[in-house]
Amino acid sequence: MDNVEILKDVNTEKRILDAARKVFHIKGFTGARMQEIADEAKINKAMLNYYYRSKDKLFEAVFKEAAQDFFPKVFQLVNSDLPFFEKIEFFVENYLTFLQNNMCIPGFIINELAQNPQRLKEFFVEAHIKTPVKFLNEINEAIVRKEIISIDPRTLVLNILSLCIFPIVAKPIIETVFNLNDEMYSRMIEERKKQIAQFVINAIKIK
Amino acid sequence: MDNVEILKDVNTEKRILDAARKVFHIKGFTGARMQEIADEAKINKAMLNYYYRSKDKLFEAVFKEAAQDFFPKVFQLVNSDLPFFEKIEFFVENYLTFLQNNMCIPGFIINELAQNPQRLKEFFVEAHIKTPVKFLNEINEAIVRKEIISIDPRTLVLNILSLCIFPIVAKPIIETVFNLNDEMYSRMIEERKKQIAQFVINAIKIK
DNA sequence: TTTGAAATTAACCAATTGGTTAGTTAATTG
DNA sequence: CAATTAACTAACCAATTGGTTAATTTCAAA
Repeated sequence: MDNVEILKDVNTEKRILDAARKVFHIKGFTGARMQEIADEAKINKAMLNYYYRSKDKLFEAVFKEAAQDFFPKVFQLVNSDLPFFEKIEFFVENYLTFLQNNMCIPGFIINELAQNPQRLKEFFVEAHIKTPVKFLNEINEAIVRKEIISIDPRTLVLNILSLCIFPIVAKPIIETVFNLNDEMYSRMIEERKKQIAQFVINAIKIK
Repeated sequence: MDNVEILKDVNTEKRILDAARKVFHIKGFTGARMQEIADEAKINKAMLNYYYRSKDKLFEAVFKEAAQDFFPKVFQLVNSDLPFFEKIEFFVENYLTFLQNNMCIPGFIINELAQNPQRLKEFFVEAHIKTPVKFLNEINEAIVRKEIISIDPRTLVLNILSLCIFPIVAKPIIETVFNLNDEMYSRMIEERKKQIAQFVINAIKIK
């Protein structure tokens, strides 16, 4: 039994979702073609509608899955039981590792939300996702303890996320501006796992 | 002569470009429709091809214009003749103001480059844009003077850009996560003009 | 006023799009 | 084994897409 045969045996519904993920993540909703997804899955195009009814429904499945990866990961990491500065280090290290393995997801989500911002609010409601109040409180407590300077907790969270996510979504820009090839870019992201946490801690720590 | 008549008098080619900019910036290349651009410009669809030959050519014009705004602005601001820390403050303040007035551009450029990374390299060549060596050198000099900690100049530049640009492209995410309306979001961006520079300087300054 | 090029329009076209359908095969079950 | 259902396919379809074209209007120069 060769590789193709093995693939043929796999659950068709999953094969479609895998193919749809690949195509939608790269091309976005409007850029993706049902035929291309079918080709990628190596099945008849009618199967897409058979299992998912419509392009919209299939996209919805892919988007939810991506959002389910992207957002809960933040909250999960941020809820680790660690001292304040170690938590920042832990978060940056692990979120960046997650992003390294899911390079397309941030750009995909950002772009699709630009077309339909409402989508995220609906997702947050049905996935029971809320503002990370606990971590925001921990920041406030660190301020009270005079471990860190006075700063709007949301600003700090946004800064950390910016430093993690932007270099991922702006990969083509970074490679061009700084004249990096893919390997040099990867090494840079790898180094940022330590750098970003240090940068942030320097910015807020009271010595 | 009423308003519509005045608009009718305006150069058709410019009217088309204005409409194309509006539509492409929001919907992207694949999402934009020639008919929608024609409607927006209030002219016959055939005029688009009459003046710009094809959707690709029209898009090219819009993209170049956006890139021409987005990148040279960085280099222009970074070449201001100011002491090191003041330059960071000046840059953040002015680049964020530019982004406030061009909210769509970063997302537009990032998304289109994800589809076709090659495009930016070609643009950099023909627009004679190069790595901002002068500013990278100034960072190195500040390190030597022991004004700031030792840091890869490219890392510092990337961090500043991340802190400025990400909150713009991730507007829908931020509004949802932190439960902000448009007005609260705008106020937050306004406050970041001071915050970001201070955050960065704290992170690198040797006291 | 005539004339000829430029600007504009409505109608049209071929290709592509997402989606359907009628019919076939494979699997399940009673 | 028969029969019912589920999985699958090829062919097709209506709508939309970017783009063309032939005819008309506008307008400045001769």
